[in-house]
Amino acid sequence: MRREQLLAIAVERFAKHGYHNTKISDIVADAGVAQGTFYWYFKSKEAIGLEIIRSGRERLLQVIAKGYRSQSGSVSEMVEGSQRLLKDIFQFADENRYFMELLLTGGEDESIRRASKETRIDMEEAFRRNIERATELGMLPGSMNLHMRAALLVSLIEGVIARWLFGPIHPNSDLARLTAEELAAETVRFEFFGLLGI
Amino acid sequence: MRREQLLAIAVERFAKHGYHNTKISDIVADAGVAQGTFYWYFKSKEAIGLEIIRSGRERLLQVIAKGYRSQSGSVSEMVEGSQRLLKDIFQFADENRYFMELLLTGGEDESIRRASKETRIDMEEAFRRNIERATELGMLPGSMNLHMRAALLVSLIEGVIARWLFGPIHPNSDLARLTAEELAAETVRFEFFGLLGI
Amino acid sequence: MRREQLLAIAVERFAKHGYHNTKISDIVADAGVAQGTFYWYFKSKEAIGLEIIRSGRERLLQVIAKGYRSQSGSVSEMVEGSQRLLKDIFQFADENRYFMELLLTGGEDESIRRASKETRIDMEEAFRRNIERATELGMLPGSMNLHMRAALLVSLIEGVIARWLFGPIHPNSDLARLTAEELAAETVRFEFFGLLGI
Amino acid sequence: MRREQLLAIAVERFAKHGYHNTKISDIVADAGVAQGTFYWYFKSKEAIGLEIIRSGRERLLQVIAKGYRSQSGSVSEMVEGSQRLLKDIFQFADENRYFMELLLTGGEDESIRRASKETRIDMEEAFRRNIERATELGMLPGSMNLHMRAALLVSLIEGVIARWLFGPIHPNSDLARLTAEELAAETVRFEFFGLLGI
DNA sequence: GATGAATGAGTCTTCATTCAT
DNA sequence: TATGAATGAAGACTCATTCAT
Repeated sequence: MRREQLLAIAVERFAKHGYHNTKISDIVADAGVAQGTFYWYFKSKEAIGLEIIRSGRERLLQVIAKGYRSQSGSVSEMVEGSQRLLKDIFQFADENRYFMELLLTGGEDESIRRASKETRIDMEEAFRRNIERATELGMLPGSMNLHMRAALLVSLIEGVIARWLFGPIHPNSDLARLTAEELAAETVRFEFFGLLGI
Repeated sequence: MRREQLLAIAVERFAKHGYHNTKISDIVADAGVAQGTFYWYFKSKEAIGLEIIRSGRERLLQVIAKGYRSQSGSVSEMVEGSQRLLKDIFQFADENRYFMELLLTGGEDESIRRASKETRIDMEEAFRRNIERATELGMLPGSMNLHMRAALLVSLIEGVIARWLFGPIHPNSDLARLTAEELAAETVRFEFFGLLGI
Repeated sequence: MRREQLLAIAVERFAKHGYHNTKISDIVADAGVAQGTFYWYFKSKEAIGLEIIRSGRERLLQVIAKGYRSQSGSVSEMVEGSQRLLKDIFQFADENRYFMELLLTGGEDESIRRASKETRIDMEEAFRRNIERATELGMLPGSMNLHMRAALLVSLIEGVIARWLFGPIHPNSDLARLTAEELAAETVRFEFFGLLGI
Repeated sequence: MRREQLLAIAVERFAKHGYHNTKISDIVADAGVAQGTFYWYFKSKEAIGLEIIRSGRERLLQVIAKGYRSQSGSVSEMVEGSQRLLKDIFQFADENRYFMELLLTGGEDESIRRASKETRIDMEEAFRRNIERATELGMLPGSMNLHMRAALLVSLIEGVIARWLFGPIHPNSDLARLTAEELAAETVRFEFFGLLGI
């Protein structure tokens, strides 16, 4: 309970103000407990940071795992499947925006930077396998290299999430007002057909 | 001279170790000057950070400005034009990798965070105008909203640069070994045709 | 306790060596605590300076308030009353010599300078009201302006305290050896009758 | 020329902002010369401070010396003489207000503090001799001790100057608007006759 | 006489962490 | 479990002074 409370406060502050700009004294003040109490639940500031990444990573990878392609299908089935997966990811990001912000923009502390990086590599790897499977099933052309495709796709996803949830975003843009579902639709369209697509 | 030297050392350290993990004493030690010398050239640590962003922003926007679409043309001309622009941007990123890293992943200090954000918004805006022009000229379909397109495109560019120059990147990926030109070709292909494209 | 200890050490050092010549490290070394401990009790060096003035001011004004003239009386009663008041003030000054020195000669920091000034204005104002009352009661002639009288009187008091407790004083003078009572007697004589007086 | 300019700027800044709050860089900036130039004219910051006190002291003591009592006379002659002397001192103070402020309230640096103190002791000693002479000539009663009288008199003078030229002063007071002559008249009246006097 | 870049010791302040209660 | 006083290493910034030109 208390532990979860501290975690929640910490992610939010880390995301909003950055790791170094967040003092343990801020966290405990928000939680209404004494400074020492923090150290009953966490070994150190670094530890709480890693804990945040670790627990978020697990949940994020679970969401992605659920969307894995297993069987062949038509193009429209593939598009639908992708759209469902992206919607789930965007929903997860929305519900865990502070974790997501930390994951995508954080990493002031070396070990947290590393943990974030690993999580993002895992995510990219999951998408690579997904694309690989689809290519093997003949649903995607084999002309582009897999890593490149995965990198481009994850760039798209990460960039869209970042702009959707915590900028940078052009003031006139209505991107931030889209639902997860709408965002997924637009993203998937671009993913499969590019700027020239339908 | 001295000033440029300090700037160069600072960007590199800010990018490699982060803003907060970089001490003024590190910078001056690298430069072989006394601590006070730093303050002869810069008002504060924050000031040198902002200066780095400011000067990089100018040069980056210049590169983008050069690639502006002005006249109508065939699809392949458009693709070629985009490829040239991306290549220029990637080359700039390669030659200014520390600035780029700071721009894309940095921002521990509030004011630097803000300055980075503004620069990235400017970049997105530049691309939006470019897409807008191409749409008006009938070179791109008008079915997707402009801001969304620009966001997706810049996500692609930023994500690719980040993976190309400073990870996160899958260990088996050969992305990091591509030239700016090759990277531009792959990216442009995805940009216009998506995963299903040629 | 700790707080009071730090305050006591600080006043003494501020008075003896000046505000700027007193380092926080001096204060904590005297108190036998770590540097950080100082900042547990006080926000900053300036804050402890203001606190010293603030608390001394309250006590000083209380002493003066006690000596307020309320009823009419003979000249000798008035002289006696004045003498009692001055004795109290001198005793207070003696017991709070470091505060007094800071009040009368200190003020290197702008905000402390201002706080000291205000306290001294308050003191002068208190005396002005006292003289005003005595004039209304017909105990003092109305020929001299009130502010001038108060200024002269407080000049006398401040100057005498400064010389009595912390010089400048002529080496042959025995002023420093007088008791608060004797000093009050001499001062009051001058106050009422001047150099030509009895 | 340049030397005098630097001295004038230094005195003003020392008086207005305090010794420690005045940086050499402030002084040279005001004078429009380079930092190094200062050190061509003065050995150090302390040196210019001492120089200021030294030169002011000489001129101040000269003014006082001119007012020395030499011959016997009536009470009104004595009052007139005193008034002339005070007027001269007040005029000097007015023309040298920054020096005066430094002399009366300054002294953050140990050696400057000492030099100021000595000057003020000299001033007091001069007045003591003056009173002593008047007492010997039978112009003043012998009932009060000399040092005390001198201390009280100089307290009056210093306090009045301080309030006249640079506060602390009650906002409603018109003391600051008096001329040197008027101020001398009021002060002398109090000096000789006290609050009860004519 | 004058410049201004360079120096570096000195100081305030911060903040993660510890520990007796 | 919880407290909060205490710690002390670390780091940004200041500024009088020097010196080559």
